[in-house]
Amino acid sequence: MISDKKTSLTNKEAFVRRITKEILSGKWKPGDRLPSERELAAEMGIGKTVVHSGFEQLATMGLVHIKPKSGTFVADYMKIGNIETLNAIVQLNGNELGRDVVKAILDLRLAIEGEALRTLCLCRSTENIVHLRSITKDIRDIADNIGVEELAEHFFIWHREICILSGKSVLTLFMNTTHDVSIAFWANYLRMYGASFAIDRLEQFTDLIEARDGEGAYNLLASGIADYLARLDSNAGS
Amino acid sequence: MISDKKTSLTNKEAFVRRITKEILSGKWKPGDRLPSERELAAEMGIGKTVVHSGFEQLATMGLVHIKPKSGTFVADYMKIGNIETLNAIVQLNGNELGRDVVKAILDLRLAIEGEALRTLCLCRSTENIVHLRSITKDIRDIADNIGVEELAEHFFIWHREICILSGKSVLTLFMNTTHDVSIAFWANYLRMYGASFAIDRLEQFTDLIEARDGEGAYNLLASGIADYLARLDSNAGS
DNA sequence: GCAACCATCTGGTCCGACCAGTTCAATTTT
DNA sequence: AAAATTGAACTGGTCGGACCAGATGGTTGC
Repeated sequence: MISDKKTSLTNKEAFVRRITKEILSGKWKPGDRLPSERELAAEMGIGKTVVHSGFEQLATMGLVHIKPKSGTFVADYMKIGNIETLNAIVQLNGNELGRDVVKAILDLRLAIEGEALRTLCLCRSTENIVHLRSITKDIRDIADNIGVEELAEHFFIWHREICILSGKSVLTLFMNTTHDVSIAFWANYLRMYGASFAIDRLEQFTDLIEARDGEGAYNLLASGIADYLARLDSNAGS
Repeated sequence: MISDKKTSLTNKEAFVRRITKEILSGKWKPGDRLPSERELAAEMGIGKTVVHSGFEQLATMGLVHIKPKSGTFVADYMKIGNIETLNAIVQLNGNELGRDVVKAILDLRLAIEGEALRTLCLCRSTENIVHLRSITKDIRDIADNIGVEELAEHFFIWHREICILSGKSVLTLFMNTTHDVSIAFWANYLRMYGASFAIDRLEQFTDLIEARDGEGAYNLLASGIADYLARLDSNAGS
């Protein structure tokens, strides 16, 4: 479920990756007009249909803006883009996440999960607590025997469980769309803090939810995020 | 900016609308296997490429799941879909929003804007307050002379401004992706409460931000949403 | 100097052919 | 009779070339 290695790229995938890389690397800047579909198709030796389909995909990611009968332009993706843009950045850069991207992910987690925590604290049942303690124990049992990427997947699932239990399905929806980006974050986090520390925090969250302390749970999340960002900045300065 | 009337549909648009309608109406249920691309193409008298492109679009909306070389299946869109799914529902149903969709939008607004309000209360400048009062006055000045749809656009922009001023750009990103869905909501809200009441609330928000009362601003948002949902339910029962 | 014009370029749509992986029933082997 | 093998008939994925209509920008005619 985790590995999704692509050994051979299709022409369309190759095209999308190339343009994405060129835009994010700064070769093309927001407002620039990209070469025409025919031009790019001829240059890469592929069909115009493929280029067109690729541009459509880039447009849904918010990286480009298609102006019919006129041209395709690089969008101001940091302003008008959506979460797909973040996913694209992560998929391209792998584990080398820029500070801005990490900050964006954490801002989002605080908003979505913070609200989920507040809601869950208001409506949590005894079964919810038992369930959370159970999956936390599962993670602790296997933490030493699996890789950091797989462990990151479990942390993602744990936090998504908070959204599911809160009953606000739209929060879960959003968590799903941040999957790729979240995995990359958790992998970084686990490498920095270690698995034991991270799992302890899961138990602290559960305690606060059991005590129906919404503010406390929110503050634990917020302070953890602030601490992580501070460490990131101090490491960058070293 | 608001009107986006399509007088003539392309084959692809017609196909996407048809399948979307059939899925949301319940003709196809999650897990069902849809007819093959060739079958649908022949039935509608269009090219297979068009059907394929349409399925790709439906897949990005989270409505279907494409299993290569095997078939296209209806996705459990309420669980694995994303915000595009909500937009699709709104575009199909127009102003006739189901209760579940409205609830989802409001859950989302509370999470995103609630966080933006808290953040803004911590970092607001005097200029921010002046700016908010200025655009609020602008809305009040023109409220009586424009239609409810256009007014809804202004309310959307006002609330997006909260995200922008908070400095957390990812929240603005998410607000952008909810544009269509938000406009539909505000139009409903304004018809229910009237413009005057809604604009008064904008001023109350500004007062609380000026007082750096993050909890108060959050509670104003939350109570407003709860009240709206309660009115919605009581109307449904009449 | 200005307005009308038109060749050219753009993205949008569409088709029919081909590719490669999946599926499953008929066939062969054990 | 049961299990393994095969292979034909599907599936979605790719592709290039054709055509459309709107945008563009230089040229022509006034």
